[in-house]
Amino acid sequence: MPEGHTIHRLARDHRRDLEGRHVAVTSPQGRFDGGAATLDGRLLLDVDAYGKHLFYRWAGPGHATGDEVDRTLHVHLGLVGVFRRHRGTGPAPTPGTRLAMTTGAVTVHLAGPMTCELLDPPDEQALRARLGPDPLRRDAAPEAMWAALQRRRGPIGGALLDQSVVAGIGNAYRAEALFACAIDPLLPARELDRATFDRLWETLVSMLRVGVRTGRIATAGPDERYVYRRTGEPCHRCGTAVTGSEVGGRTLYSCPVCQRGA
DNA sequence: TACATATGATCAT
DNA sequence: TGATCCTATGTAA
Repeated sequence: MPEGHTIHRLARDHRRDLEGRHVAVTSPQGRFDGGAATLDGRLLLDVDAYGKHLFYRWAGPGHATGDEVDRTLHVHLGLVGVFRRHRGTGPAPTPGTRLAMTTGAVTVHLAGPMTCELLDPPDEQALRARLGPDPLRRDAAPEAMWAALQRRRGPIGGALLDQSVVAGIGNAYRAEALFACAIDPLLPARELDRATFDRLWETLVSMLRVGVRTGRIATAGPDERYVYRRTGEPCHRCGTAVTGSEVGGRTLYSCPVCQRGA
């Protein structure tokens, strides 16, 4: 279930469970043996979420209290990646477990990530520089998203999935936010007016914050969504059947009446 | 047992 | 645009 809310929630949990501790790191599956060996036993300085990316920053080997970041573990869950949290040392990891981190009190297992790699600080900075503003971050600059939309060719529905435009939005939040703001997904991104953009940004901020708090994407009531994966079902607002179409290479769900072009 | 599916992204053509 | 990778789960055969 990985959109930005999931990632920020994981960062919060892993800060609580792992940050400031010396962590035993292994790769049960074997595909991250080298990285795990490098990090094993090191002090975890901090955990940060940016869009759909997780960054774990580690002190150099042998540093008990240092605050100089030596290496960064970069994790991106992709479509199917998942973290599981266990008390103590946890059960035997599933066969696909790429990464296991444990303090003895808490253990986390990571399976199926798109990315699990070590970065040097400059690589991490380069990666972050490619991302648009993350509505969940205090330092988010909505102006950067506005500017990106002005330069953009193509529909707003595609732009919302581009992580260099805005970071952390996936297929579910794009559909829900566009519906909530009554925006036609096919509207050219550069034709979005400023007032509507401001509402869209605020909608993304509030929807993602609810997601972090609840751990799920439920925008229209408990366990209920406006349009996402509701093809053929009635629109909550007008009763028209929700449609699914291909925008930006993924299925875009929308109400053809509530979100019709002006 | 096999296959379809999933809230993602990249690389090749 | 299409193929591909990653893993777990649910349904069909």
